Amino acid sequence: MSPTTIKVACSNCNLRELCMPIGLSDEDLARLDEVITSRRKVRRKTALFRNGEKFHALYAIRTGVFKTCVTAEDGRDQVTGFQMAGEIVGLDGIVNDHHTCDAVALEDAEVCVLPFDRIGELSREVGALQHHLHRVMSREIVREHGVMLLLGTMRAEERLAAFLLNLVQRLQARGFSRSELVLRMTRQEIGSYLGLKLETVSRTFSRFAEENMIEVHQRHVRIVDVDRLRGLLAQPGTGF
Amino acid sequence: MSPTTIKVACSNCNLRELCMPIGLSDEDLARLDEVITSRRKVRRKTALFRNGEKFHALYAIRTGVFKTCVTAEDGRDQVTGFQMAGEIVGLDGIVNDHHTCDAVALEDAEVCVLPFDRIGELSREVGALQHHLHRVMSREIVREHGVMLLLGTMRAEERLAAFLLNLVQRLQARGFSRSELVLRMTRQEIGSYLGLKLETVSRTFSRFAEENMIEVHQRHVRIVDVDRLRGLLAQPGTGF
DNA sequence: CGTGTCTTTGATAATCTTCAACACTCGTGG
DNA sequence: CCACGAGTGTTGAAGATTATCAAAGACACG
Repeated sequence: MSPTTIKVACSNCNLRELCMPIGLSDEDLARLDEVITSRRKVRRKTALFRNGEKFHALYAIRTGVFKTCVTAEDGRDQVTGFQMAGEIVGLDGIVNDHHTCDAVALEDAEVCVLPFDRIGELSREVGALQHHLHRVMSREIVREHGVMLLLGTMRAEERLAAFLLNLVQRLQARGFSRSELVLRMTRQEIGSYLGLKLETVSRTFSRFAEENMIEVHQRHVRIVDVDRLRGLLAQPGTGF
Repeated sequence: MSPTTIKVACSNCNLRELCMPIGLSDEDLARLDEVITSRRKVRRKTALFRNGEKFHALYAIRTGVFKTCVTAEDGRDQVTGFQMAGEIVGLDGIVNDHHTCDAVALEDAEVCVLPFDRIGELSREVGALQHHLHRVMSREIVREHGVMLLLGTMRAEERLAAFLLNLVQRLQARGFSRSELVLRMTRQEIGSYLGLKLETVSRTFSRFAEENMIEVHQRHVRIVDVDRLRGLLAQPGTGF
């Protein structure tokens, strides 16, 4: 629960390019190092923050995968995203000074704590940081537009194909294979994210495997035919 | 197309409370007035900006209602939101310096042009403005979480009820009736936003009317029984 | 080595979409 | 001023997709 106060350095972090603005001077990076002074470990299935908690900081993921989910009054919940190394969580908390969703680690994880008031101060002086922060938030808005398109217009097969392709793409950007991946989330969680029931997710996996587009062994997935998967998205259509 | 360069003043705008940070000093407001120097009229069915266009500015809506929509490669599109007076559009453009969605006026409209670089500069000096900008972006993220919950977990009746209740609530905040509203968008557009076909929207309207929860005359809607509408959302459930 | 969680698969049911026909509204031009 | 037509909205019947319910299998963890 309590942040581990370890001295760490952005200037020395191998995730810098994913996480932080490129083009910060050494001097600026040094100042950033003074703001980001603690990390926090989050154990599997525990929350980094929860709906209703006071907002203090953004979190940059160092290791591990998180899910964020919102909950309706009646208890239904919706996974709004899966986040991995280099990505930022906690942006939801800014508007009302309280978090409005849960961020839960899907495996043991570690995050850098970015105290928001201090980030704000520093970004007033470091233009590149200010713009970077704006871009991070804008990117999240654009990502969610994509999810809305998925939820609003796509069918089960398209949703799952889009999900898998998005995952491998992000993993590839982190140096992992572009054809093999290990799912850190359950079928239920995938389903929640994609607006499907877990049975539908499972069936769709099976169908993809049957048609030799992927191989599935539990949470291990190998993408055998990327092109056919992609083909499920861009209908060779007359343009609707 | 070309912005109308009229001298206008935020300090004198009746939308200030919706649109701009409360708690700006008179001095700060004066500086803001120097940044926001032009308005732009947008005629019904024309775009304020389009997917792919270079990003220059955010826009604060003065009058009229807009829709924003994203388009997939295959031509399917998804309305991502309806925006009205006091709300900000264009945040999607920050991340890649290009817009990724269309903003189209549903009726003749007018917006204030907020040149983004100048807003950035000013917000470096005016802390309240900086924080306000962050809040605006965070609010949009949280709003989209709500839409994802709607698209991912709700059925047609719940979606439409949520949509209507959200609309009247925002209209009420702008001084309009809390029971009567005029829809500026077609059934098709409502359907796109809610992830439904226009026929389903129409049928659901009819069902609500049949059960005396609302009265519908074309785009005119009167909410007769708010409580029953709300009841459609919060299932009196066991709260699993 | 059992227990609980997660996953798969089948049969049935509910919801929404699709296709089709017709009604209504509003603006335009004869 | 009226008629016409395009766009919009309503409604019905049939069909498709996904959800629900149920049962059994696989795996992971203690």
